[in-house]
Amino acid sequence: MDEAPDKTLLHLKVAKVLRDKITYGELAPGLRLTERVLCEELKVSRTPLREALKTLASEGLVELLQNCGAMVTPMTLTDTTDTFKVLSVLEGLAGELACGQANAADIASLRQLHEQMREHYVKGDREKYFEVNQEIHAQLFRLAANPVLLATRDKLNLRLRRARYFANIGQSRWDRAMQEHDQIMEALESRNGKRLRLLLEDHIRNKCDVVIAALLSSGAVSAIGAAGSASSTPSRRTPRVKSA
Amino acid sequence: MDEAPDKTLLHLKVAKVLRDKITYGELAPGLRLTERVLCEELKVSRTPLREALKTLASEGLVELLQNCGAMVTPMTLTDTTDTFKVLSVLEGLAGELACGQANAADIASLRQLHEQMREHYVKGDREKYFEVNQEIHAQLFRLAANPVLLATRDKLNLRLRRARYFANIGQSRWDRAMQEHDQIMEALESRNGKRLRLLLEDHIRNKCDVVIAALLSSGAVSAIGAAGSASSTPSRRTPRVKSA
DNA sequence: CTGCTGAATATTGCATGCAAAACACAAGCC
DNA sequence: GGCTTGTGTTTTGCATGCAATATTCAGCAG
Repeated sequence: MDEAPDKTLLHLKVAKVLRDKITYGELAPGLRLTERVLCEELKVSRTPLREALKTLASEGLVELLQNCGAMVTPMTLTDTTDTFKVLSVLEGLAGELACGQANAADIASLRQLHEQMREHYVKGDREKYFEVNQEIHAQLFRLAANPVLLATRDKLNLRLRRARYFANIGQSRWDRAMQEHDQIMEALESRNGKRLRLLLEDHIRNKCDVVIAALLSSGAVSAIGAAGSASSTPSRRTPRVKSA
Repeated sequence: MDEAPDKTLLHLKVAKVLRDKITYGELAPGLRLTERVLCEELKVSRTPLREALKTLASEGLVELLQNCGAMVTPMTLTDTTDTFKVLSVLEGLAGELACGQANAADIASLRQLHEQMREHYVKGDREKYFEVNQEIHAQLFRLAANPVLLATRDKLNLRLRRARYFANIGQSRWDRAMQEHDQIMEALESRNGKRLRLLLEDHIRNKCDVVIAALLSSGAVSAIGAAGSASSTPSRRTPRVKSA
């Protein structure tokens, strides 16, 4: 009897699908999106698709042009570094707040995750390491107990997912990242908020450098107009943005 | 012939109107919004109104409930302080970046604004002071030359506009704020990024305290369910948020 | 009198239709 | 030959219609 016929709102599902497609490069940066095509591809009407596009636009994954439809936001170096800069101070704030808010159990739980991550590191399991790593950072933000901070971070992280997907970490950086995480845990356990903040800011800054280097070497980032490489969209001439 | 018949998109106009109505209290915090009523009031169809509501939701001014319409986000103390905390680190980052990016002319221009603000302060012109003050902070963010940072700040500021509107500054705080701005200018002119960052963070933190105090004394903030005080919306029983 | 059940109402979510604006291409003018 | 201009087509923006869901309120049992 319980055949829960997909309760989730349609425009949310559409948004999720498009988000993933953009993150994983199925919809190339700079590609122009036409409602009609996407409607046929996703088998939905224009109304929910439109709402989904608005959502993605507010997340910075697509850009809406007046009367000209949408475009997948190009992945530029400056945008990536800019985003990381903001993220780093958010991460720092989260750490400082978490230091003041967390109780012993919270910290112990985080330490557990940390050791778990170290095991994956020793074994060389990049995927699991990455997963637990993300979890640790997420937990830190949760401990900060500041919904606004969390929401802000989530939004920025959405924009960085694409860049992170292209950038696979190298071994030397990996060693260093693990060391940094050791220091981070120590600072948290000794309740040194100021130090934790600085450590986290540096940690994110370093991550930024790594991602940027990876993007550069992979050649995945090329300013604008990298359209036409994917999907069935005809990708006509690059639209001119009217100055008026 | 040039009777420019309002080129702006309808849903943007609607969003602006609703934003202002919420900011200035015409739509009370916690009030439930029904599409039908707003449509009739604003003389627009449901489609653009719907899009406008989505925009406002992404800005945090309204909350969308599954199949239950929208609600003006209540103005809580915790939400305000949370937002200010995030804003303070953003200001700090903006200051630090501006220190590195600005040229002499930029700083001179800012100094000019600063002196202008001081005049308003001496004369006791709160309104003009506030205006120039806002301008200075905005300029600082512009000098930081980080669009992501700017966008993030704008979004947070939108949420705080309401609280700021209710909170009118007192004289003693005013004196101190002016002193802080003196120090801020000095740090910028001496290109002391680290110091500027700390100064700005403190400055915003202090502003937060003032706003919170004002909110408390004015009684404008009362957790949730302050509906029925304005507008023609019938404001029926407070909607129950389904836990599922 | 209080709490619960159930039908009627109202409101949201989605699909579709229509007009206006933008785009693409081709013909004409300088 | 290059540029402008006119026209046909596409695409967006908005209005409306219909089905599904939530809400409201009356009736009923305890």
